[in-house]
Amino acid sequence: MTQTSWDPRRLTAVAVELPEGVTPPGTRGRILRAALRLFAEYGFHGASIRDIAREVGINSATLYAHYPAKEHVLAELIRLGHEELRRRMVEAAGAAGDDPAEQLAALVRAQVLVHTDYPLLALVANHELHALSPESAAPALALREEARQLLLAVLERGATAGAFDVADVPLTGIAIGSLGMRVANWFGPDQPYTREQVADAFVGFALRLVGSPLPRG
Amino acid sequence: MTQTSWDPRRLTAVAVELPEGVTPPGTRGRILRAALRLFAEYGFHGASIRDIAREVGINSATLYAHYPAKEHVLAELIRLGHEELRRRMVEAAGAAGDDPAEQLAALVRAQVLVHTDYPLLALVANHELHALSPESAAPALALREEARQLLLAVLERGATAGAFDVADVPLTGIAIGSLGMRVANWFGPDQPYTREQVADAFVGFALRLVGSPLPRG
DNA sequence: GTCTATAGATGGATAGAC
DNA sequence: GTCTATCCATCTATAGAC
Repeated sequence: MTQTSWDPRRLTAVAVELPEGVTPPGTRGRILRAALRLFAEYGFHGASIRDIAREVGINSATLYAHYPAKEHVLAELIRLGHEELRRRMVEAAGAAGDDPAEQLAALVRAQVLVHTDYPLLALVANHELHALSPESAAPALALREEARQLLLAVLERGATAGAFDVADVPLTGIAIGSLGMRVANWFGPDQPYTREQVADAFVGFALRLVGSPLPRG
Repeated sequence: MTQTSWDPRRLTAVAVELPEGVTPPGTRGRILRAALRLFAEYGFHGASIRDIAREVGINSATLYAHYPAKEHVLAELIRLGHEELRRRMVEAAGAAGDDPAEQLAALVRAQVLVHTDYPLLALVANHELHALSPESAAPALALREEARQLLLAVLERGATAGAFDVADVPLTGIAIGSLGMRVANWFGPDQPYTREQVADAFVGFALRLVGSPLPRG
């Protein structure tokens, strides 16, 4: 059966990974990974300080030697997630050529692969942002806005150049963004697609959305 | 500025509405609406029994004369949301003709309009399902699966009939479903589109996704 | 940095009067 | 059905020893 049904619970069978290089070393990193898994499965308010500490194997009081408050742990996770998204999309935009279709493909591929590579982080970054104070959420929102502008700029360019047939640029941007964002909710080891297959398919979807003939036949 | 930026907090300026006919009368209905607003904004674990009671204007103990536990309030909301989705999609499928493109358009329009008409309910139904026990979540999941099968059946029919150019039916179904599902996250009074404009646009997106020539031009 | 112990607040839920 | 009062578990966070 080729089902790809929705899971009532959030993903659990997914490796708890954080982007390389940016993960803090030592106990701080272990706290971050434990919190990532628990926040993804139960939500910020559904996972307690004691739950996180138990998962790390330390006392709950020890956690406060690394983070001043529970909210700071969530804030760092959400910031990391958005930084990785922005980083990859900027990189993709820079590596792509001048063709709007090629640029759009690169951006969509980057967005999808961030969600397949770090589904738990994407879940938390997208679903638990409301648990942060406006000040704590601001950095992530700024990064998200940058990524959004990258996509909108490509859509605008392609539309004015005649490469795209787009009736409404902002709405098309929302649609393309929505496609990639939900990948984190269903991508995992229990479904038959590889990360590259999903990326290829979603690039094709995005190109069809903008009315662009497929570049590879 | 025609921005449609993302909101850090979940929607608040949206009328708290439940589908007609199915909403319980009296205090029970008021509890349901209060819980809907609070669960949508703060999440199930982020809103307390006392918060809900305060919003209704009753004592927190009174709530237990109407619901045996906090989880039952959430379970009823999520069930209502999924029932409305299933009801509208079945209705749309029945009213549409035999043409696969027409059927797909009807299903997508129905899905989008459920999310524009009851964005808070859709948010809670999609984001807080993990807070329910498997038994409490089962009815909603069954309804969701029915709605999903309606969409997949149309995609299959259109693909085999040659009306659609679809490389991967399940993945295309996920993509179309993702489009409509996220409408609840951004649709509201602070953006320039009407519900009909969004529905029309997303129907167009879906038809492009399946490689179908637009029926109206 | 890590622990034990605990403060102080808040959580879901119940007892019983009216 | 609604209230007051309360039980008891759990929560975030802190104090202070090692």
